[in-house]
Amino acid sequence: MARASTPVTIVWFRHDLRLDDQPALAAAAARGAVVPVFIWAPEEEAPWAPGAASRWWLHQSLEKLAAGLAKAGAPLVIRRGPSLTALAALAKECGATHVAWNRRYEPAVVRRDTDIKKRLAADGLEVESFNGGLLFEPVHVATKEGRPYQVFTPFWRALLGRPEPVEPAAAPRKLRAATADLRSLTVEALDLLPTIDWAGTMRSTWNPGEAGARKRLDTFLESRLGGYGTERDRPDHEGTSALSPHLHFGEISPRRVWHAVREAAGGRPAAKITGSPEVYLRELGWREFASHLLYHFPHTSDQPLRADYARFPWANDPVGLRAWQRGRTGFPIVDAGMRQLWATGWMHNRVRMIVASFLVKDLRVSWLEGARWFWDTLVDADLAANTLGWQWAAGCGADAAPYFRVFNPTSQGTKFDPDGAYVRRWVPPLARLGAGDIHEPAAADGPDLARAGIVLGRDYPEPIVDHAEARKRALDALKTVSRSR
DNA sequence: TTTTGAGTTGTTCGA
DNA sequence: GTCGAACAACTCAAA
Repeated sequence: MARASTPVTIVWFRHDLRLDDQPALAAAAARGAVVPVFIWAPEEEAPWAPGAASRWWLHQSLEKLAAGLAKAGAPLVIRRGPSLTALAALAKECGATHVAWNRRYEPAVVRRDTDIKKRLAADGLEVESFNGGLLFEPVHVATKEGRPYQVFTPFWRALLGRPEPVEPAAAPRKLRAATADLRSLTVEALDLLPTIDWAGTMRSTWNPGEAGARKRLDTFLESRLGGYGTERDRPDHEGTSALSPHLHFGEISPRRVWHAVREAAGGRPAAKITGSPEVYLRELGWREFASHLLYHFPHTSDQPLRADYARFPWANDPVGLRAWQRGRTGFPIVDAGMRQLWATGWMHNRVRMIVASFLVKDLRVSWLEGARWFWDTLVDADLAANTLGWQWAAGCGADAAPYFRVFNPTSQGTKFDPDGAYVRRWVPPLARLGAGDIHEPAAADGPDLARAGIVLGRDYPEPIVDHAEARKRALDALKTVSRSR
């Protein structure tokens, strides 16, 4: 293939499926012609290759990205891995002089990318990588002693003490395509969609892609940011941004979100922002913290950060695990959450904590089992966030959560879903139960159950554990870990 | 090096 | 119904 007179840059799309504020794309467009490529190589991320829900999302998002790139003038090329082979072949075909991408921070990906960078450079290609996925990269945030933070609050203070993240850059108006005729797979050929179509509710819930992400953000800023501080805890309301899957796939940049929230809060520096907007910015801080932790403690996706938890006496309870996965524990708020997850690929954050606490404390099933289930079912499955969340819930992660913090699923339900609307929506058999009974149907009077058309054990399960006893067992088990230090 | 203050999201019990 | 205390001990981060 003849080399074009203008430099050609391959832009390797990964978790940055957007045109807006996309540093690798911007750099390539500024230099000359652009060959955008997506390479499907899940085996390179094993054992955390994208799960079923993530693949569904990816399919939609790739179609949107392909349309956006085609409209801008440079059609997306889709290939299969190995990534190195695909990139090297593509470079030859299109006469590329440069390869550019935005960095990812998962340990397996870092290893792979480092190797690819070296090998492509050895082939004579200029390789550049950018920060398109975080406000600040892990190597740039450290304690005064130069070590990675392991506690959120000082980490957050350190972020606020830095200059603001750079302002987001607009999408390039026009892209110049390479002259070469490049073959590409279709999105369908990647076979990302489930063979049985279980995604109906997902389709009606989500709008993957850059435009959908931007719309979510706008809606959130307009109608939810002001009340976020308290409303975010209400699974029966739409009080959260629901940006997590969009952020995970990079359909919107965290810098874009950060500065949009700042603007909506009056445009002051982040350190000066208080109230609900600060609470939301802090959540972006948690996203940063999760990446930071996984980057610096690369074993934690599979092993506890606190080494002494390696000998925690987890229960082998496939029946309990199955009941939890399918939303059949007999605890309505837990079951509602698990069924929302199954139907939509997403679960409200408050409920994630409740179901996680139930799995690891009431059932004493390992956090890794929970992490794996979430990994397969969440559309926002993100290795860093998933690891942080599960290790936090299990008490073996990067914070000093007191050992006695065991969520009571009934009181959490009455507190955060006071009318039972969330349970009614996701557990229809309980829909006719009154607010006073809906979070504890096993304690309801017989006539009330009969009026609601419920026979426990037939229409809805009896509780699979006695929470008070389970709590005692969990505390005893945790003391064992503590004493054995 | 040592010391000190502090650590996302809870529950229960008894006054 | 409301309120405060107890629930362990440990490790992190900074002084």
